[in-house]
Amino acid sequence: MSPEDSFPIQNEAISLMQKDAELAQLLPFEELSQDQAEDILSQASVRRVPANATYFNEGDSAKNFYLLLDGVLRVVQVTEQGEQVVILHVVPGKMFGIAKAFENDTYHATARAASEGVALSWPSEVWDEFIAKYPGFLQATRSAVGERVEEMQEKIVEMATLQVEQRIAHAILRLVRQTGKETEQGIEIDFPLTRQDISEMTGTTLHSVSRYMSKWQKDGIVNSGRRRVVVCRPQDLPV
Amino acid sequence: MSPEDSFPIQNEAISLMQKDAELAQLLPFEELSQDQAEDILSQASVRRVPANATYFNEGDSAKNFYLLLDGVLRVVQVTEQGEQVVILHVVPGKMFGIAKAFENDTYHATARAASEGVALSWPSEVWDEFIAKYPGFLQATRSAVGERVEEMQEKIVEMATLQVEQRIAHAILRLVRQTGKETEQGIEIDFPLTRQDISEMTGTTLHSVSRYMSKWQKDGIVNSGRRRVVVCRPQDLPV
DNA sequence: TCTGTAATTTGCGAAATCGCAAAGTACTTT
DNA sequence: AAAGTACTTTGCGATTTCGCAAATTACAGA
Repeated sequence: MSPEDSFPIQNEAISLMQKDAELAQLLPFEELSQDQAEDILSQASVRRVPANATYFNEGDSAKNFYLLLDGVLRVVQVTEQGEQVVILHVVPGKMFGIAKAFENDTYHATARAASEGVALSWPSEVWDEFIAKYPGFLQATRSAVGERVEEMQEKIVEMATLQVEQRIAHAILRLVRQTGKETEQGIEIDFPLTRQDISEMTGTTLHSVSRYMSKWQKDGIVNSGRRRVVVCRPQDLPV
Repeated sequence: MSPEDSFPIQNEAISLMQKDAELAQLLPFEELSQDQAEDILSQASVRRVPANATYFNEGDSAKNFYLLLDGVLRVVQVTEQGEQVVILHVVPGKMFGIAKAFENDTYHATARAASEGVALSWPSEVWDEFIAKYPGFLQATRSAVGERVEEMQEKIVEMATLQVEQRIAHAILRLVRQTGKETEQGIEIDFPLTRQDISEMTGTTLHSVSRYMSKWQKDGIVNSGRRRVVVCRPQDLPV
């Protein structure tokens, strides 16, 4: 984290959180008193990251853990050959960079902003303090880990059993569930997403993604454009 | 768990643990006093599971968590089409069935014995008690979760970027690392393992596994037989 | 408006992998 | 010893998917 893009918590973050009552529900702070919430927030910094920049990189010392307030980010790994693989996406209200929950002292993947993002961050040293002081925090970290394991498990099963077309469909449907916004034409995935991005989520090539999406476009199942995916008839995507 | 194959901890388990000093190092009990270890052990049951039987099934109420003492087990998921997918293997010294660490009240995968196994089990209710009383326990659970996430992440990257031949090689090498025993011919994977099993680990067919392993056999890289895999020259397996 | 860049589409041949079928082999049970 | 079962091997055609190339389109910046 470079010093110039991280600040002690200010009105900005508090207003961001108050702005969205629904978001506040998702925070690990839900079962806390006003005082406790203020204690936790007082130790947080706000971090704003432009699209395609990283919150941290694989191998970095795990100095902080984060809570995403706005934007979407990808957790990615890069192979020795330089191929990117998207492990999962993080949406607002979710914690990330929680190396402490894995007894790690470095991050084991890179967190890259898919769209401009805002996150709260805490120094990893307060992790154990929060666990000890706030029972809801332990529970929140467990849930975060559990969701993550669940999602990775699903992904392994999909990659092991489905063909490319179905894997692409599943990946799109997952993003629809996680970030979908209603529009007149259908449900739109709420951040810029290229064919290449989708191929990195599904272990295929951008060409194959394009071929299948063109077919779905013809069939009126999706309505996608440059860096944009709208799903009109989710139920008609293949299994 | 059926009542007839689970017993309060007896000399059997204690002797099993004392028998193998190395194993004792791996236990989450390492930093405990004799008294504390006895407290923990006194609440455990011993469970013996024959090869191909399950410790628990996906969807079961998560009544217990486990520590594997002997044998190897597979964590598997079954698709709607009945295809088995092996998520990972558990070897002696590792905890499993730790739904509590994910804030789940049911198991989200099936644990099936690859070879006859012995495990300690505790009722899930004591999880939080152990966490509170024994700091080393929290650390051990974090490490267990961290290793698991790490392994799943690796698997996702492999499935996304490698061809079938390389995926098979990686799967075999991982088992060699986890369970390999030195023999005169090379390193043997220490439990019965069929071509079908390997295909369920790598998202391919038993036929493809057989074809590649036959090739490696011809090249003297492996020496495998019925339900048996010995790797002679691990460094010559493809990437 | 023009120009350059990034993203997408599409065609076509090559390669990888599967699916089916059949035969061979090792182990178990009777 | 014989029979049965589970596991493995192998061949071959069908299918999926890739890789490369080229053309097209959308958007951003000058």
